[in-house]
Order: sequence, then structure tokens, then C-alpha cells
Amino acid sequence: MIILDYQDRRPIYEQVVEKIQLLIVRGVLAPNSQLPSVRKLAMELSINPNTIQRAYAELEQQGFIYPVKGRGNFVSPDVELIQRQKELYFRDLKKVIGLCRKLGITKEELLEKAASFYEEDDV
Amino acid sequence: MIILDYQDRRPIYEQVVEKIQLLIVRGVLAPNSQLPSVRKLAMELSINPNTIQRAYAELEQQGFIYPVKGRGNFVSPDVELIQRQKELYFRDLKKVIGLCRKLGITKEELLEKAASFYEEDDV
DNA sequence: ATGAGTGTACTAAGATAAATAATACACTTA
DNA sequence: TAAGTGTATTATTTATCTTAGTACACTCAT
Repeated sequence: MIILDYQDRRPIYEQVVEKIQLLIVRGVLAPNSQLPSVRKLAMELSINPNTIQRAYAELEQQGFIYPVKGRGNFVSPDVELIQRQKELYFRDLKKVIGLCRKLGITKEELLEKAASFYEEDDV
Repeated sequence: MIILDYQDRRPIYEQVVEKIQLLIVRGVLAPNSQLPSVRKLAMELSINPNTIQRAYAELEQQGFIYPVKGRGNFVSPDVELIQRQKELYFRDLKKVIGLCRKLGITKEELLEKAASFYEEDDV
């Protein structure tokens, strides 16, 4: 379900958050479907349950999932999620483009690259 | 010369590296011109000289600067630098675009956003 | 030659965040 | 009732960043 990248300098819990966000916004995890339990996912990834707990807490805080006591965590049916996620990605996009621009990359080259990256992208 | 962002979660030395990279590739720091000394820059930024030392070590390792014993650090005249930096930025760009694509953003919307971000960018 | 300013190296200590470890408890459901 | 949930708590370990202090060889203007 999730593969951790130990080269990634970001903390594990943040990687888990990102991966689950993607699974949700892409519809792999359907609205109201159940997520793996804290303990199971921890086992599967060979990490501590507390780390998953932290990731789930963030996802809940961000509105991606909701908990049901004694039953588990479930995917939020919130339709706003994709829109909100989009805005986050656009913020990152803007930052990178700002750097490219400062580096002297022309608008034409940038757009050309962007187009080919979009097409090349391996799913 | 450099302003640190203490909201930024990245380590200070990394911010220093990034800022100096930008100053170099943008030509603000000319090839073979001298950088501020480790101690002076540390004073200016109110941080420890060791932190600047580490930033300079990275910059040297990356080929952005070269040291002269007893004299100081100087901007590398390497013409490849901009090209190499460009490739690094493009790698980041590719990553963000991959995420956008996975989110379901269309190529058209992406390129439109990219174009406006390029123009909006505040120098 | 001297002294101030360079880079560079080293060790030690402190600070912070991430991750683990080990429990505990209330809830749900078969 | 027992197994599986979420949730909370405390303590400990680990890694990284940052600071602090010191030391030494080099360059250059005086």
C-alpha cells in the first residue's frame, strides 16, 4: 500500500501523510472506506505504531480522514479535499517556478519543460 | 546580503547554501569575486561561524566556490554551474508536476498556472 | 617581523525533533 | 468474553543541527 523512502530526508510520518493523501485524492481509497489500523500499518511498514498514530492525527486534522471510536479510521467524504490539495501543490509549483525564473530560465523554456514533464510522468 | 527565514524548517546552513547559489548564478556575485569571510558572515547573520563553515564546505563541494588559504573563499568561474543548477530545479519541477498530474490536474490548467506564476513572481 | 584577518580542524556541549518502547484504557464487534 | 479498534501517556533512544571554545597555518599590509 505504501512504500517508504529512507533516502527522503523528511520524517517518516510526513511521508505516510503524503502517500495516503495521494491515495485518497486519486480515489484509490474511496470515501468512507476504512484505513488500515494503526497497529497493522505499523507492522506492515516495520515502524512504530506511534509514528502511524502521528500521521493519522495529521490526516484527521487536515480533514482527510475521520476516526470512529473502537472501529477505526475512515476516509472523509469531504468534496473540498481535492481543491485544497490542489492549492497546496500550486504553492509548491509557484516556489519552484520562482527559483527557475531567478535562475534566468525563460518562460518559453519553462513551459516547454513543464509540458514534457507532464507527459513523461510515470504513473 | 542574506536574510534567514526562521519559519523555514530546513537547517540554517542549507538556507545559506541556497541563497549564495542564487547570488552566484544570478551574477550578483561575479566569478572570482570574494565571498564574505566565515567569521564576518556569521556575525552579520548572528549565527555561529561553524554553521557558515559548513555552508561554505557544501558550496565548495558542489563547485560553486573555491578557497584560497589565508585569503578567503571565491566564486568559481565554472560555466557549468548554471546548467547544473537548472537541472536540479527541473528535477524539483518534475516532482511537483507529477503530483499535480496524479491529482487529476489537466495539462492545460497546469500550463496556464505555470505561465501566470512565472509572470506574477515577485523579484 | 608583526599582527590582523583569512581558512580549516577539532572536541565538547546543548537543543530540538523524530522515532521507538512499553503501557494503559475505553470502545466495538463477532 | 476476547480480539481488535482508537487514543493517551511517559520515558528513552537516536540523529541532526547549532553553538562554544580553541588551535594552527597561511596571507598580506604595515
